[in-house]
Amino acid sequence: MSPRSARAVRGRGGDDPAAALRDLLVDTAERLLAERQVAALTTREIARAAGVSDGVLYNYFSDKNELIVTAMVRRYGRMVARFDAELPAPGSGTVEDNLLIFERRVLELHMTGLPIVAGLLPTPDLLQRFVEGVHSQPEGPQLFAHRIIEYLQGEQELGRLPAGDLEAPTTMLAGSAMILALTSLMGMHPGDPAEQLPGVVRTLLYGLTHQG
Amino acid sequence: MSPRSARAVRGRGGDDPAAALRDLLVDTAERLLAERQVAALTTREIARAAGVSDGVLYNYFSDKNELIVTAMVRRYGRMVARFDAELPAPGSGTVEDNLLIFERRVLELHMTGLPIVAGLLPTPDLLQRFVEGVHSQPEGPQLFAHRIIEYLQGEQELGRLPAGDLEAPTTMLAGSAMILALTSLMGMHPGDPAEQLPGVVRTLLYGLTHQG
Amino acid sequence: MSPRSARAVRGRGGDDPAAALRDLLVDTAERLLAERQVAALTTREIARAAGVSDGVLYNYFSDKNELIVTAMVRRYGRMVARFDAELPAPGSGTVEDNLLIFERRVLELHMTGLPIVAGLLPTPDLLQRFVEGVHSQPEGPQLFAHRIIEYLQGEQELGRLPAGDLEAPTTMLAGSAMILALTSLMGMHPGDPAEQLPGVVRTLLYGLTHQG
Amino acid sequence: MSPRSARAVRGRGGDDPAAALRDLLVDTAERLLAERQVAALTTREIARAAGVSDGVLYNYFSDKNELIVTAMVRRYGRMVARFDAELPAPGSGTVEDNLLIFERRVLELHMTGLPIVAGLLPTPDLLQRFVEGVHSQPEGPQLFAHRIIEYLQGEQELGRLPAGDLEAPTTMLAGSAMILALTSLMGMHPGDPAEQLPGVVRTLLYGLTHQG
DNA sequence: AATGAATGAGTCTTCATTCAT
DNA sequence: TATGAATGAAGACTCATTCAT
Repeated sequence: MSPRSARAVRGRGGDDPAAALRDLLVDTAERLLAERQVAALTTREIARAAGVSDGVLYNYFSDKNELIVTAMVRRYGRMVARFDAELPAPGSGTVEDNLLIFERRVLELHMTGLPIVAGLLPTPDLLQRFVEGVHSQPEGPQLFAHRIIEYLQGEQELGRLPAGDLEAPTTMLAGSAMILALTSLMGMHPGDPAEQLPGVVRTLLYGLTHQG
Repeated sequence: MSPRSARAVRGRGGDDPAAALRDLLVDTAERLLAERQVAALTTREIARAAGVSDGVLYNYFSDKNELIVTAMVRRYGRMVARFDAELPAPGSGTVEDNLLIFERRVLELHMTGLPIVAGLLPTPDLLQRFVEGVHSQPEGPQLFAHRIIEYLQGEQELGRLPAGDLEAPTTMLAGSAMILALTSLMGMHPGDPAEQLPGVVRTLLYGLTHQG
Repeated sequence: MSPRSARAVRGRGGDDPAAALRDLLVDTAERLLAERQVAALTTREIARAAGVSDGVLYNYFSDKNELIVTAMVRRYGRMVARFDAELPAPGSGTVEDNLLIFERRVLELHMTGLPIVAGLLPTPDLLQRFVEGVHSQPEGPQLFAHRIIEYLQGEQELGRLPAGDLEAPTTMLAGSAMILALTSLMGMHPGDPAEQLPGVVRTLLYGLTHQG
Repeated sequence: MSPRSARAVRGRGGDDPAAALRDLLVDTAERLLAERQVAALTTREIARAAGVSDGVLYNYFSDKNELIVTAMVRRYGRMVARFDAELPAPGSGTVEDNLLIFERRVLELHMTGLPIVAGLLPTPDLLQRFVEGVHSQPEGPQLFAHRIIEYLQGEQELGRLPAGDLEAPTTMLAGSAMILALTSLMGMHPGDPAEQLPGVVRTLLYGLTHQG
């Protein structure tokens, strides 16, 4: 006589109904996190939305925060995967166009990711657990930075970019997109934050001291 | 004739004991905000820390959030004032050194400011009030961006920098410092975040396509 | 499988422990309402008196007022039921005796009902909810008036009373009992308020202009 | 050197500035009581409305309730005085018309007085103090009943009404007006509560057994 | 005697967590 | 093991009353 599974996961066909319920909770929390903010998310709300009872979550997570963090890490993974798809390869198109594509992707990433990370900063405990969770993922927390570096390295090897340190330009690309995302999220500038991206890429390529 | 003043501000010698208590509350909130995070701050805690009774805050603020926002705006003002002091003038030293000084200052600013702003993002109501509060300050929320632009303009006029759009470089300087601050705050990189700044400044000046 | 039930209702043998607790709360509130007055009734007091925890009431009622109103409507229902039992039928006894019985019943009703309604008047919100609650009961808020009218109609049809409008006499019967109840409740007259009822009934039947 | 008087009563020219301030407080409370309900009246509100400081009231009243009761008693006196003006004299007009005038006055009285008394019932302490206060007024709490009795006695002496007990008819007149006022205040009947008064007066005069 | 800011007990309500079933 | 009602410790806020000035 196997233990009974929650109504909500019955018929889900997985071999492991317990894992299915755990997953259901994480999925639900992730979905709600996309709408609401961390602080405005109650355990009851998650349980209701998942169609399970208030108490189950404590069978799979030590407390609310563990569920939340798990959901956030999964969300982060999803965002990064989306970022990762169909990035330009070194040698294709022009470097400028390619960097612009990267910039757009990073901006998108930050527009959705920043509110999540921000929601974490106020709760050091959550933040730490999140960082740990992200670190335990393949390629760790800075996959997107790695991708930029890989691309730039590729171009260097092809000779389309001169040799040189790549950390700084990566920081600049990522940072520019991030500050544009932040000020946009804060309602501090009116238009489309992507408008500035071409200027950023051009400046990055040619520098302030270029002749126009 | 005058009503009694709170124990906590008695003997403080200010001419205006009421303003003194208001100030005490804001100071206390500001101090606690530097330690704890906004969500983990209760009215009682503030009152206790200030050495006054639970209810006083409502004599000076319409609600808890008004006190919090006031404290945050003051904190922001303090940070900006520190940033604003003794910035390099166009024409002095070298452009590269000057920009590095700017970058260091922006990094400092973000290291303390980011947690504040981040703590606000999850609470749209607070965030809006904060932005309004900051906007009502002289030069508004982007003083530091203005200072960078002013400096760059100055150098352009002196001929030490070629003419050209200044929005992109400002975004890049500010953004680079911000992302370094953020990853540092999140414990995502080990060393001193300022280490990367010279590389950033150099790249900004000469571009990726420079000959090294 | 079923969640635990509150200590206070454990072992109460009802099939529906949830309904039992809800009932317990309403009963308790009703009882306290009979002693204390509505304004002097706190959620904690109700919880303590019911032997349950502070927060349960919010599992069954949207807020404090909903519980209070529910208790009041139940109390009203109980009073009305008591009033409704064994009223004299048209044709039985004498009209005068029958009306006196009605009057006594209405007086009793008002002696307990008036403080309730009065406690509601100062709180328009509560009052409105109470009126709505009462209206949703069978025969609505003026059952007792209906009973008087029905009786009088019966006597008219039997020819023991002449035809004529019945609103005014009903108002007079109900109103006399009410003002006697009120002045008695206010401690404004010493004796038994029921003493005046025979005179009231006689005057109603024969009028001021009768020949004694 | 006489003690200083409150700003608000300075220049009021009374010989006794202290009494003037006491009066001002009572007047203000009375005025606010006409708008708001007892429960929704704070000491601060009264003080603000009176233009005096929060604390003065404790120089003239033992606590908030004493002020409130004093104001209510005064309000009661005022209502009664209004009722008392230009009542029909025995022998004038017709008895029926005169009683109708009385009824209208009583109804008016209850329409404004009932909410006050009702606001008192929930607070036994207040209620008792109010009753005591009213009893200490000339003719006590039932002046309006006395006036009805006096009138009816007058008509009896003039032979326009037969001899007989007058308590019952007075109760009926007062009670009918009261219940009409109450149901009207509770929003339980739509039209003008005065519409029923002629029927009441007629029934009172001729009785239910009259021949129509 | 008047002022009015300070006091702090008390209010309703929320919600993470527990636990009898 | 899932259920979901019960728990109770907070939380923000109000307001009659006090009391230094």
